[in-house]
Amino acid sequence: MKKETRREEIIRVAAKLFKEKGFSAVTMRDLAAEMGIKAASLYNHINSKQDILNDIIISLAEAFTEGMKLIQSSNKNCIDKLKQIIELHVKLSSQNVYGMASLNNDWMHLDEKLKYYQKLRIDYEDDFRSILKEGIASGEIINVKPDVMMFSILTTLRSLYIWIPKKEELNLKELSSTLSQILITGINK
Amino acid sequence: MKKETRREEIIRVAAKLFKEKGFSAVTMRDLAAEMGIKAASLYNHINSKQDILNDIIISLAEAFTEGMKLIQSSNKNCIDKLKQIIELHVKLSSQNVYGMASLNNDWMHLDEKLKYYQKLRIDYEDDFRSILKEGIASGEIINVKPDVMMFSILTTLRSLYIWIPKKEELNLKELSSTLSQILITGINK
DNA sequence: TAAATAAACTAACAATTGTTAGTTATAGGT
DNA sequence: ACCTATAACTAACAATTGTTAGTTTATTTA
Repeated sequence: MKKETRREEIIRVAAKLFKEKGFSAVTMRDLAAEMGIKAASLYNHINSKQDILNDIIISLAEAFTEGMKLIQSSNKNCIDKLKQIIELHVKLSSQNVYGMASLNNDWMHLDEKLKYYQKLRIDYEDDFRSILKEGIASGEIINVKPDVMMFSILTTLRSLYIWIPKKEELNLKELSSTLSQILITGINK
Repeated sequence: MKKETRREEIIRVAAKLFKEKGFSAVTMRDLAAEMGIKAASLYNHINSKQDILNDIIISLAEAFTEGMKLIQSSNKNCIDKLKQIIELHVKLSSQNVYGMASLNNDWMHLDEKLKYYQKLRIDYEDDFRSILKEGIASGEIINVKPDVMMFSILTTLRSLYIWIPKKEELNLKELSSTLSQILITGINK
């Protein structure tokens, strides 16, 4: 892996602060202090505070979209697709715990990228719902409102970032399969 | 029901704004504008912005604590206790959609009340975990890590506020039972 | 109607915000 | 040793922040 640029380092540290206090409560002086420099120096590397948020959120949202497209095009059955979605969330959340906090809590502070983000999210949820509906149609999944099922599963997965860092000794494979058991067995007929 | 005081009205409107943009991003001028008055006038009714947040969060947190204590002292079996917890979350979340957003996202901006809030939350989670462990011991519930189960159920319930307002025609009884089916049947042996 | 209370107002404050301009120090390649 | 690019610095800005002081208006009570 290539070395992290200064810009990437700033964005990484910013995401950490954003997770703790939220985008709006973190000042450029906070961020600079955490980097050991002065606030003005940040602007040698980034264009604006807003840009940092855009970068954090959009790159993650695109990673989720990409993952979903891959899962969708796989010829697995519905339950296996759900398991893959769970793995996707566990993987991306554990790789970027801090970014996930911004994605969940600070997306409304996007500006130019807001519309684009919202489209990605809606498309993701549509794809998710489609998988559930297929599963209901084929009899793999119990026939309860797909919206409620999606909500239940997706909010659990979206909140993984809160919880992953608390389990230091966490085995990600094991977490995925435990989650699959809990989330899916309740769905599986 | 007695008429809402001006103070209560301010807090209700504040919670709505806090849900949309988060505590830190909402200014007292925003809040005043939403109330149709000037920012300074707010201070005839409230002591500080901080106080508003304290009020919103602590009253809700105490309602959850109270609910949990009631459930705990009931002599129901474990599955029934879980169903009651689900009903508690559906009830409080639907009664106070906006407050739930602050509870979830802005608790870290509490000041004097922060420690107290954290104690309430930890106690609540401990009680929740105890119920699951009882259920495992008595064979009502599958024997997987209670922490993961609790996380999965609790994050779903804690996120209800995001989702409830989207379903206008929502029947709360029906939602509770659908959620029970989804969340519990996966746990029930 | 007079007095008292509640709730709004204007004006201003000190602190903090994101950001810019202009300058200096550091380090690597020639 | 010199040059160049990188990355830090100081100083300052205009705007916005929560909040206070003092005053006026509106409503209720006696």
